[in-house]
Parts: sequence; C-alpha cells; structure tokens
Amino acid sequence: MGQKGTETRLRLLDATQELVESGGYFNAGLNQVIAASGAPRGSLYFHFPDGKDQLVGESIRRAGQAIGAAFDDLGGSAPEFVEGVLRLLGDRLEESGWRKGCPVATVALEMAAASDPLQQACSEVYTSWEDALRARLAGRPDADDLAVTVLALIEGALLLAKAHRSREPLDRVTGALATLLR
Amino acid sequence: MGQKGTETRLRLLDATQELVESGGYFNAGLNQVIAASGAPRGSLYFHFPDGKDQLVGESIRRAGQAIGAAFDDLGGSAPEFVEGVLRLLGDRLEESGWRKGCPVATVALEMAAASDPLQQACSEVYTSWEDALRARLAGRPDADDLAVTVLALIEGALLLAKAHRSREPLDRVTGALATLLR
DNA sequence: CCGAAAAAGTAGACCGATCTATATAATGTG
DNA sequence: CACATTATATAGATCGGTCTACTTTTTCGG
Repeated sequence: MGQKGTETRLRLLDATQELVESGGYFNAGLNQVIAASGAPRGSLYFHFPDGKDQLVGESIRRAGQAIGAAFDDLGGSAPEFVEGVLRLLGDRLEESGWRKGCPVATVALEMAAASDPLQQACSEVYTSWEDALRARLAGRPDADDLAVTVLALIEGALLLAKAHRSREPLDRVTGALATLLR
Repeated sequence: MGQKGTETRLRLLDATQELVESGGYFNAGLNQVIAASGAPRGSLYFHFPDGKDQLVGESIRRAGQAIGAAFDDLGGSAPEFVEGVLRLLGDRLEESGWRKGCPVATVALEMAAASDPLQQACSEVYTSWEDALRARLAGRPDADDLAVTVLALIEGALLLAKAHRSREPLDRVTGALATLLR
C-alpha cells in the first residue's frame, strides 16, 4: 500500500471515529464519512471492502488502542491515576461540547445484539482496558473485581455526564473512587 | 380519546420501548414500530403529531417511570437493595438474549448531542433515578455523591455486560458495592 | 536508465431499499 | 351529522452498496 493510499485510509478511519464517538453507528452515515474525510466513495470500498461494519470495527479498535496508550502515559499511584483519567475524560467531553465521551460505548449498546463482529470488537476493546487497569492495581487481592468496577464507574459516569451535559457526575464519582481504592 | 385510541397509543409506546431498548433510537424504525405494534401508519402521526422524537421521548419517560416504580417495590437495606437491583437487571439482560439493558442509555449516547428534547428527556429520567437512590441512602453524609456513584456503577456494569454478553461485570461490581455502602 | 504493462487507488454516477413524514380517503362511534 | 381514529398511498430525502471509467504509482524486462 502506497503512501497516498495509507493516508486516505487513515482519514477515513479518523472521520468515522469522530462521527461514531459523537453519536454512534448510525450517526456515521457513509455520506458524512466521505464528506468529512474528503475521500470519494470508491476509495472507501477499496480500503474497506466489507463496508461499514469493517470501517466502524477498525475505527473503534483504533480508538481503543489510542486510549490504552494514553493510559500508559498517565503515571501516579492507582488513585491518582484514576483521578487523572476522569479529569482527562471530563475535559475532553466538555471541550467537545458534550459530544466526545467513550468511543466504544454507543456502538456497543447499539450493535452488541445485532452484529457479532462489532460486538466482538467492542468486547475486545473493553477487555484490553480492563487488562490495563488490572495491571495498575497489581498486588491488590481484589484486583480483578476492582479493575472491572473502576471501568464500569468511568463508563457510567461518562454516560451520565453526556446525558446531563455536565461534569458533575464525573466529579461526584471521583470521591467514591478514593474510598474504593483506599 | 376513546378506549381504542388509548390502546393503540400504548401499543405504539410499548413497541417503541422494546425496539429502542434493544438497539437505540435508530433501531426503532417507524416501519418496525408499526409492524410490531400492529397500528397503522396514520395512527402513529395522529397520536404523536411531532413524530419520532415525541414517540421516543415519551417511550423512554415511560420506561423511566416503570423502573422507578420497580425500585420502590424492592425493599431491604441500602446494600441489599442495590444487590437486588443488579440481580434483577442481570436476569432481564440475560433472559432477553443480551438485548435489554438500560432503556435510556443508548438514546442518551446517540442523541444527547443532536436533539435537545431527547437530551432533556434522558437527563430527567436519570435525575429521577438519582433522586430515588438518594432517598434510599438518606442519613448518610455523602448521600449525594453516593447516589450518583451507585447509578454510574449500575449503568457502567450494564453496558459492559451487554458488550461482553456476560453477567460477569455485574457480578464483579456487586462486591465493590458492598465495600462502598459498608 | 527507459518505457510499457500491471497494480493500486481515485472518482462519482447510479441502484434499490428504507427512512420519516404528509396527504387524503375510509371507517367507526357517540 | 360531527368527530375521532384508522387506513393507505406516496412524497422526498437518505441509506449502504455496486459499478465502470479514470489517474497515479509501482514493477520489471530490455
């Protein structure tokens, strides 16, 4: 794959990710993806011959890796780390006009029951985040439960924050996390 | 409004709620709503003159009230109550073939940024649940934070359970809740 | 190095299906 | 009759996907 082709492919993935994150699978119409990326329709099906599901699947896997990498960059003890994550996600959500929450959650809720490949993609991204959190909590006897709990708390708080268009849920949850990770 | 009319209206709301809960706003195509409810197309716009947004908005408000009422029926101390809720939601999710999670969450994530009326409807339903939880936690000094935290935890665990098609997230979170409400 | 053949990628018209919504006629019901 | 409701037909936009023609880049024998 040449340089130009790779760039087009990435622009398509970026545009999809942006649209998916702000409103889910059905908000990312292929016409919008094409318009936002500047790529023509033909290129889309050249780079993603299996169509929309492949495009969205790869896009959320990519987003999952990006966020996983951001996790690794964030240091500190476990409580500090989680607070940092919450602050980061809150900033991102508010600065985007309450559009950008979790890039996976909406697709997971929309498509988990309807599409096996997309359900699997979402499940795998979540598993990778759980693994990353578990590594951060290593040593604790209840690290397995705690990793899932922290992720659920973050996802739930992000959902509520988006629904209310307010940071308040994220802030309120931060205190409880201190208790939980104490 | 006569008896027949009221029944048709309710059948439309029920069908919408069912479809919305399993896959969100865009999974509830009006053609599917009509087919599932048995109501004719004309009746839909007679009973819901503002179209789909009104139909979906009323349907999630209705679902919100129904779940709020179910909360009230569940007794026990705060920890017992929350565990009961998690078990109930887990049963519902699994028995529906991993389709029925939170009837509000998907629409909230899909439409919060795009539709003010629907964002408001979702926000109000969540607020009513937060109020109900806060009442259950009355007396605790941190009842406000705790109510939001418990709701976020439930919503997050439901999301992960649907994404993984597994009760495991709900089970793991149950333990953490015991710690939190101790 | 050269230049032609092949591969990679771009471009956009076009298709049938489906979407929400409207318009209008028919029917039931007090 | 008058009003509430049902019933259909259809409008008009948009959906994901396919198709063929075109341009650029890469490959490779001489």
